[in-house]
Amino acid sequence: MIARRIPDETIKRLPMYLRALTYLPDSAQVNISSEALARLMNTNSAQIRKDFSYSGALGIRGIGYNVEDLIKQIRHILKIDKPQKATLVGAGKLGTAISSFPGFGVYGFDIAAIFDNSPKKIGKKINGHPVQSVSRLSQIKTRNIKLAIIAVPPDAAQEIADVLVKAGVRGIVNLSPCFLKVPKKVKVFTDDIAMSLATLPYYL
Amino acid sequence: MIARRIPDETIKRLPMYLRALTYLPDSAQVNISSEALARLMNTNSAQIRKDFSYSGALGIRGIGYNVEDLIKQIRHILKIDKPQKATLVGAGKLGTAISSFPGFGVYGFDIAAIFDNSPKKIGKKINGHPVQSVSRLSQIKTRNIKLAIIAVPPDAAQEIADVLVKAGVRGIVNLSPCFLKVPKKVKVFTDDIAMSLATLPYYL
DNA sequence: AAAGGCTTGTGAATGTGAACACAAGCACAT
DNA sequence: ATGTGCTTGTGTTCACATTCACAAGCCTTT
Repeated sequence: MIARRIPDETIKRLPMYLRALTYLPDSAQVNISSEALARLMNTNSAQIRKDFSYSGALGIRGIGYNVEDLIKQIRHILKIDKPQKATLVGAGKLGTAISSFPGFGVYGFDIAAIFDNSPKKIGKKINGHPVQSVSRLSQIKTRNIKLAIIAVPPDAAQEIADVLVKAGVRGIVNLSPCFLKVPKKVKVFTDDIAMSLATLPYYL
Repeated sequence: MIARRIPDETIKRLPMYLRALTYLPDSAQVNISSEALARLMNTNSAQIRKDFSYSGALGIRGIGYNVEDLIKQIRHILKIDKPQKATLVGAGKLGTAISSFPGFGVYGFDIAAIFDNSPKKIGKKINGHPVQSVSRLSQIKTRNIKLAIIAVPPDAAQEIADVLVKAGVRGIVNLSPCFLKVPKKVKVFTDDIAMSLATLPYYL
């Protein structure tokens, strides 16, 4: 519970710990050592201990960490201990794939609204959520949605981002291969699959 | 052309530079200064100059960098100056979305084969490529495919990775939310969209 | 041919994160 | 109670990355 500043790199790893702990091979396991967790995640135990130490002393020497406590603590730090509403903009192939992504549950996310600009898609349901016209995007302001996923073509992404910001969105995952201009208070993660692929040949 | 060791962080950024330079607002632009490029990419010019300096002196003082030369040089360093063949495993929603992704062209990638295990999908074509049975995955060895994208459910991912490695694949982009065990010589990037989203609430 | 105005390239300084290695501490067995 | 064995927590060291700031250098103009 000590309020030390947690390094950005640690924050990036917390969701990974959460995932690993949630899907432990032995689901009945009560405790886990940093060493065992490291083996599961292909990391080293020192890093894990350092990362966990930022949130206070959670482990028990000689035993390890209590899995349940650890999960709770990580969720708390990431502020995902309460369900988070997010909106998805773009119901194309990628958007549809995203909306049915099983991973969101682990992190307590709830895709609360889906938008698209294609008349063909508006009104249809995708994974239980009705697709609405982007012209109605600003309504999310009244619904207190702070997170958004942008899955539209690159030339439309900036326009969408502007509307989202105006509607009070504070965090954006941008799946479009482009750079978004947003105010400093808004956090953007751009996630371009082609880009990961592009670095691989260098290491061959 | 000086063969200095290039930092990993710089390598990660090179594809971004490539993207920015390829889609420059003014497509007729011959030269660009580090300052102008920084504004486009929301970075700072010092970093750009440092990054470019690792590949030798490319710029002209007082003028900036020649866009065309820069693109060539970055492609050369990343070893994507010749088209790279890649295979996609998993023709579900995400796989289908990926295969039609426009971004790959910029980096000279060619999705040379698609595999899936669903009888419904095998034989059908996705974006011009026939979907083949995963049982035939090992054939990629004879086709000299060194890169792969894994877009299958998490419980099948490790198995696929094993086959890929055995078939000579050396670089993998893993879109499945799981940790893959591979030999050291194989490079894996795991790209979990939910994970980017999970770090956002912390910064709200 | 010299001056002026930009922009690069890069040492040096600073900041940040990873790895090491071991003392401290807990649980369990005796 | 005491000892043993295992694992945490962390001070320290080392490695890597970013930022600063300015001399060096090229082009254009006069």
